Amino acid sequence: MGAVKTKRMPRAVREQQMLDAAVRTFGQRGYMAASMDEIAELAGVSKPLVYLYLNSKEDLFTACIRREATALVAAVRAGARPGLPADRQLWSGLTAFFTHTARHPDGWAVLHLQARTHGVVFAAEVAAMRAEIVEFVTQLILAAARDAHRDPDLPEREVAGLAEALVGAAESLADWANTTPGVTVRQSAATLMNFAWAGLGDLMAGRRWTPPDDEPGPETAQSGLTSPVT
Amino acid sequence: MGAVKTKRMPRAVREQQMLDAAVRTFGQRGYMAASMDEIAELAGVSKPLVYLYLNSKEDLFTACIRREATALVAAVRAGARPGLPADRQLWSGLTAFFTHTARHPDGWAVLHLQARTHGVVFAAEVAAMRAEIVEFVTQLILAAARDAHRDPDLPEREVAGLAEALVGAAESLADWANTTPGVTVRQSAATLMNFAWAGLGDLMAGRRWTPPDDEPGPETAQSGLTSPVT
Amino acid sequence: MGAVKTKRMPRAVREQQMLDAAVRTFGQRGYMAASMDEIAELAGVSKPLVYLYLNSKEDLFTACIRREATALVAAVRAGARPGLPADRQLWSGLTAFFTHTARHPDGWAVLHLQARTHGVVFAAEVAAMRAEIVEFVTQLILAAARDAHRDPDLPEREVAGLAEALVGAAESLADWANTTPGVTVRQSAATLMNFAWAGLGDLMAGRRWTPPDDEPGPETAQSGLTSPVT
Amino acid sequence: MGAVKTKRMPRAVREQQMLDAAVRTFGQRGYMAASMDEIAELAGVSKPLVYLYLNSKEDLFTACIRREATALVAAVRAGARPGLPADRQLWSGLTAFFTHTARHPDGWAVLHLQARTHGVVFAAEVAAMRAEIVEFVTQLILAAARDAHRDPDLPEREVAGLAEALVGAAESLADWANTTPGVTVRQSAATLMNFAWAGLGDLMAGRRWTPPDDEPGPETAQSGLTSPVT
DNA sequence: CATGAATGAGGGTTCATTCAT
DNA sequence: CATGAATGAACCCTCATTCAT
Repeated sequence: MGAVKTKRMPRAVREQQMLDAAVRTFGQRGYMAASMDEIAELAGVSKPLVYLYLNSKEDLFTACIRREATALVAAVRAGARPGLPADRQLWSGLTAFFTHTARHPDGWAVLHLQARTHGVVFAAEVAAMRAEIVEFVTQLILAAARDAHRDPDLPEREVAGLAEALVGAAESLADWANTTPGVTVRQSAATLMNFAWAGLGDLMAGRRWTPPDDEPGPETAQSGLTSPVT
Repeated sequence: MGAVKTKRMPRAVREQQMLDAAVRTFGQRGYMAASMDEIAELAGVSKPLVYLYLNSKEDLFTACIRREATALVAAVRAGARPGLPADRQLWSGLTAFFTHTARHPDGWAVLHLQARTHGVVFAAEVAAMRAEIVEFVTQLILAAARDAHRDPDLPEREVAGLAEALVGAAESLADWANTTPGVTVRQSAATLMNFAWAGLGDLMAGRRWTPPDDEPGPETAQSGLTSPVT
Repeated sequence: MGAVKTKRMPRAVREQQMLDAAVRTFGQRGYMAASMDEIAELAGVSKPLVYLYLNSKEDLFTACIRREATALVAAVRAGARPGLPADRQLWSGLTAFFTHTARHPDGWAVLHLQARTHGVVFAAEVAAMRAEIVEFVTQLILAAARDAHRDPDLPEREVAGLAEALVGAAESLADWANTTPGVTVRQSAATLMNFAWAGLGDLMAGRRWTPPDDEPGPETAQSGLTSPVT
Repeated sequence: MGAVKTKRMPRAVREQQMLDAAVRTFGQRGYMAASMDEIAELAGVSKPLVYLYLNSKEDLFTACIRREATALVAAVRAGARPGLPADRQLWSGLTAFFTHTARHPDGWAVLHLQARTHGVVFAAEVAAMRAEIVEFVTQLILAAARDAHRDPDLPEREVAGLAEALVGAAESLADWANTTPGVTVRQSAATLMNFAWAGLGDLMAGRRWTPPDDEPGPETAQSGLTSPVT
């Protein structure tokens, strides 16, 4: 198994092969369970060559994270074209996101599962990428508010929290779609848009769901599903 | 550190001590980095006894997952009392969830981070628990629809997706709250309720955000935040 | 080969076996060329046990140095009994030294060759032992001066230099005796006594060999072998 | 750093550059810790060329030993000019020896430390050179005896031992001088001459320090510093 | 049951050494 | 000859796991 053993390739090519193998192995086995032996074999090279090019397991993992993070951000940015209205941009950004994570499940596992579980150094690496996406979504939300000519009193802090929640929900859905068979990209994106867009609209309109007092006891709460809307 | 070394305890108690130590070690060090030596020492027990009671590292980890999963589900179920209206049930269920994950960060790390990153066997174990919670939320959504006397055309698949998204968002928020200092349980729950409830209400009212055709091309869509309502 | 594989020995015994094997291997192969595998096999144990008891190759080497250094100093001290006159004490100290180094050639190689060639940490370890012996010899020289009622103007600094030279010569002779077949302990000791004792006496009497001017050119120097004596 | 990269040099020159780099690296890092990569880089040469010219690490090391040994012997021989009386010849030989070792510390480290600590093959190489120097010193001692017209009963074996001791002491002093700052060549040579010359003179005059019987027991020996003379 | 003794198996890392270009 | 690509063979170290007492 593994790539066909072709000899004497230029360094750049070999490095990509190694990163391919590493992402796959790290994504499936996990960072610690992945052995450099397995990665080297899967890449069709000897272990010393992996070390010659990528120095150490940590560096190799970091290189994987960087490559996958860059690719993911690029995919999302390429998906959401700036000319469109905000909701359409969000839609196509989500579509691109789900498409990319579905096409690169190991890369996504490396970013979302492995990198966050094995040391702050790696976690920081993905946190940087995530922050970029969150910022992107934040701008989208603000743009949507401008589009709707409604900018009542949404403090920047709250917008950031909403973007966090949206991104978090998207990440969870990506995991779910990757694990559950038969879920299409459009379904995931549509679910999330439906789930989130109205909530955003309500918030911007100043309508909120008010939590009850802390330990309410038996009271006749009459809040229904339609209550926040009206 | 570690439990005080007391002799001759009944097996059930000893096992709980071991699981306590294991959950803590697995949660903090990670599955692979946790050593049986450390767990045994933290439990105040000799290593052979750990093997006598729990067979292997894998079995020990599985036992940890099962115990923590059961506890989490129980906490959520206990939180949401059946008599209340659906949104209040969801609110108290979320509150219970965030409270539990905040009080048992190592258990939560075991379930949400470690179990999903180290082999399908463990992942399946948490998937079962998660399915239980998702089903619980699904029933809540359906009950909410009944409460509102509006059950137009919500296909089961879509409800499942919504429940997934809600649970996923809750999980993300739990992680975020566990990592970010100064975030209270009420804040997390309120953020999520605000974010989600309106979307759910809109969906049940038949209002949805309609995705564009697949490769949209340059079209002059002027949908703003209110557009999905129309 | 190696020790007969006896199982379940108390730790102290096993440790000595390991140190025996380590001293032998380090002495013959050298620190870097010695492999932990070989040492473990020679000791009749598995490699992990060596690590369990002695932590690392460095620690193992340090333990070897300490054990051999302590043994050597003890042997020399035991040899030179305090009641005798200084020259006799020196004689028996030298005899003990040569006897010990001849009986433990690997230990001597560890101390004199390996420890000095592989890192300052190890070198410092033997330097401490050597300083102890040099101090011992220094005291012997001073005692000899007292015995002979001649304490003219021998500055402490010079005595230290002489002790250094004497110890250095003894070390070299030990190497030589270990490498050249047919050299007895008595021969080595006698050679060194004859070589050194008169020089010491002359120095204490204030007689020195005076070096010529720096670049003398062709001059009729008439210093013979007897000149310093007179 | 390293030699300036100049192209197309004759083989002999290239080889010397490699040997220079090798001696320096071996002397500072030690035989095993020195890597062929480092040597090649320091020599300003590609690694395959090193192998083309010098075959292997072992051969390269042997070549270093031979070159440095030859240079050292030549320096000593050149120092001691045959016309002078024996003590002056010894003096100038020692001076040359200390001068050379001080000027080529890496070469000296290779000969005296590295070659003796890494396998019998290398040790034999330096042993041959050392034998040459010892023989040279032996001849000097015999010449001195002739000069003094006193050749009583000096057995060849004993002369050899004396030469060994003298050379060994010189070697120790060279190490000491190389490690201790502020020690001049003249000081080293003077120390050794003072230390040794009287002993030699006494021996040639037939005066020796007589060792006691093997297991002496409690006897009232009152030998002081002057006793061997009597 | 608790303890100390003990190990098989494997993981990360390095290095001398060799070809093809 | 110089260079970059490539590797076989170790080496140090660790850990889950098991017995004998």
